[in-house]
Amino acid sequence: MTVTLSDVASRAGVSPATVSRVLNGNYPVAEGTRERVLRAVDELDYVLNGPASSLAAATSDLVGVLVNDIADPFFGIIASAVQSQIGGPGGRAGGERLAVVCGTGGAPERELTYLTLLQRQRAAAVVLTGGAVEDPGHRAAVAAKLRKLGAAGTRVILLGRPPLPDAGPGVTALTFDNRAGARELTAHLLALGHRRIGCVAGPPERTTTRHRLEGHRAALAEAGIEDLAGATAHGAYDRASGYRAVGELLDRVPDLTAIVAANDTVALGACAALRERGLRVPEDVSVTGFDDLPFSADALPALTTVRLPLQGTGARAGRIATGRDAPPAGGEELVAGELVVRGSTGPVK
Amino acid sequence: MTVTLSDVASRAGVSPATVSRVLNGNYPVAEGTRERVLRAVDELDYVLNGPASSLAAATSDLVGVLVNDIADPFFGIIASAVQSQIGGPGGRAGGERLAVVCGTGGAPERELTYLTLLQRQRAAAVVLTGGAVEDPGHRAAVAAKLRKLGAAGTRVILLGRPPLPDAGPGVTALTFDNRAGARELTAHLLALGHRRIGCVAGPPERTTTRHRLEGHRAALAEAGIEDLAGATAHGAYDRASGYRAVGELLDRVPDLTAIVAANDTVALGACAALRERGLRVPEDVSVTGFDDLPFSADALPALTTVRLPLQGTGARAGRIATGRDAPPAGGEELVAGELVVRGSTGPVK
DNA sequence: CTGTTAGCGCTTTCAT
DNA sequence: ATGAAAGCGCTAACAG
Repeated sequence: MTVTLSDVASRAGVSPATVSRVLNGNYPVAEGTRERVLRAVDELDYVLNGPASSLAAATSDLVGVLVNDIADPFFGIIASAVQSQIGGPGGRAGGERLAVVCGTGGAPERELTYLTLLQRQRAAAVVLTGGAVEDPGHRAAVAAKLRKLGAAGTRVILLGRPPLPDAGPGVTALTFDNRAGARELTAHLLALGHRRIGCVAGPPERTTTRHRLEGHRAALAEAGIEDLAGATAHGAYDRASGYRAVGELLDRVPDLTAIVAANDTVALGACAALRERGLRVPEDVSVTGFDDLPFSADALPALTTVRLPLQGTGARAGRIATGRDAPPAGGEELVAGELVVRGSTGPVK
Repeated sequence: MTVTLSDVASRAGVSPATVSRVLNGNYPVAEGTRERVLRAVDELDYVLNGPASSLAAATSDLVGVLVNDIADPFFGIIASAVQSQIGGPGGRAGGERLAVVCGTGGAPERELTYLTLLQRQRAAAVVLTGGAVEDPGHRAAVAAKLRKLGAAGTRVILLGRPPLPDAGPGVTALTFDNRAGARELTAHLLALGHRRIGCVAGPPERTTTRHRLEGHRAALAEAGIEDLAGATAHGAYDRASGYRAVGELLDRVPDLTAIVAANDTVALGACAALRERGLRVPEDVSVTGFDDLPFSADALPALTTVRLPLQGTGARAGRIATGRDAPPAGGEELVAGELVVRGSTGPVK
């Protein structure tokens, strides 16, 4: 049979209630009693029953982290940072919270399903990462779900995704300044003399895509340059998409001198495609990424990109999730990226 | 207040038990009743209480995945694959299970702590990934823990880590053939004429490190070549370690013509260090990796490495974890890697 | 096929 | 500071 709280209690010669208090540590217990209980726990090799605690306390030690894809370092770094902060003291007995990482593959309905699953688990907090899908119906559904989660005591944090006012107050949003980053990147290319710039954007329906595209166009507009017709291609946030898009773009606008890619991964695919077509980077075509993932510095040429403080922001989210950090005033914080110029961009030929 | 099973029951005009049966789907219920219940669930916007179910059923739908570091693509890919198979949205067969990803940072005590936490949650399964630490005490402690987990009905799967006989039967081990992979890599270098080969190995206390090193030396021995004194340096499985180790190695053995690195990440660090010293890869020094992570193909030169079927093995582990796949006979399976020759290796000068 | 009846193991007022 | 007792919401025999 499994050892229960009462077993520990009788062994220690106290009541179950006292054992519970010792284990949860959030209630005064005489030092002597405490030690006796702890010893009994040890001797019996007792392990608290999580589900039972959660049922009685109406909350669990689980923190949900929704990501598009765990295998993508962008999300891996964030998830890792969140997790690094949700352990430690401050939790229930044992003091550690567990991260439930859910890969949605970017599918709206999975996002909703996972949110329900997390609601079912009475998660202590939920962190939604990555750009949101801009569909009014889905948006409303997510907002409704988040409202319920919030009402049930679950902390909700949006990371790298815009605020959702109708999800209720108490929802924290840590967003990246994608617009400003993209603007800087394009401005950098313009300063190098580029005028014929192609754009390999992400999936059209995502906020991240829209914002980066807006930043790009803003820079163009500021310089009084018209965006080339047919110079934008959309695709997934992956390498294959970058590879394919370069083909499309070059077919439509053969004399491009630069390409801004949706992110680093896409940029690498683009570079590979360019090389295969006999075009050198950056001598013939400059290429930019976004995010500054670790491999970007090792690519040859190393990518010019915008560094996003993924680790720091993830850690912040983790601390807010556990109540260790207060949410930003107004429930919203815009996190800036930083232009990192490396070898993949150069003066126009 | 929150909606409970009985609320749904009375609304549908049935007993709570019937509602439970409908929701769990593993018991015959008349179609008409079923529909009425489902409608009531919908109307009341009912969400099952996970902790309560888990308490009553003495098992949860949580699957723990222990990894060194979620941010490392090696583990991210595995975690992603495991998760894709344990149900949840997209997965079929009533199995909506959640992956609890735990980053241990490679620390033995964190491994134990997480195992206890998962035991507390009555996890349905636990997947331990990555090489094991070769400390007798820790090894015994993990075995004891796993025995308890197994006894409590938790399925235990070791992925990329050697079997642990004293963890009891019923523990499945899917191990990578690190030895054979490393042997092939070194044999490949030998065939290219290299004789002065340096080795940037991983942390000395891990099984992965030892096996890869053994494979390397086996190849050397087979060719009747003596391992150079001072030609092996140990370090973490990260880029910085590869970078640093090249310095050490070259100081001790300046005329190396090839370097076998602990893995791809380390290899990239090594390449960077080599380049900075004015040495070309592969003209002056050949370099090999291990794992074949996605970025390895994009590095320039692309890495010669051993491809490990991370995705496939992770998926396999996920299916075994949920009981969808039967464990291999004998509880053990050796997964082979595949030599992938690319640009980072070439004939000796 | 469906209802009844007991708990599952813990937390938490409320007393003392 | 500690104990007693009343659930938390669900599942699983066991009947019918």
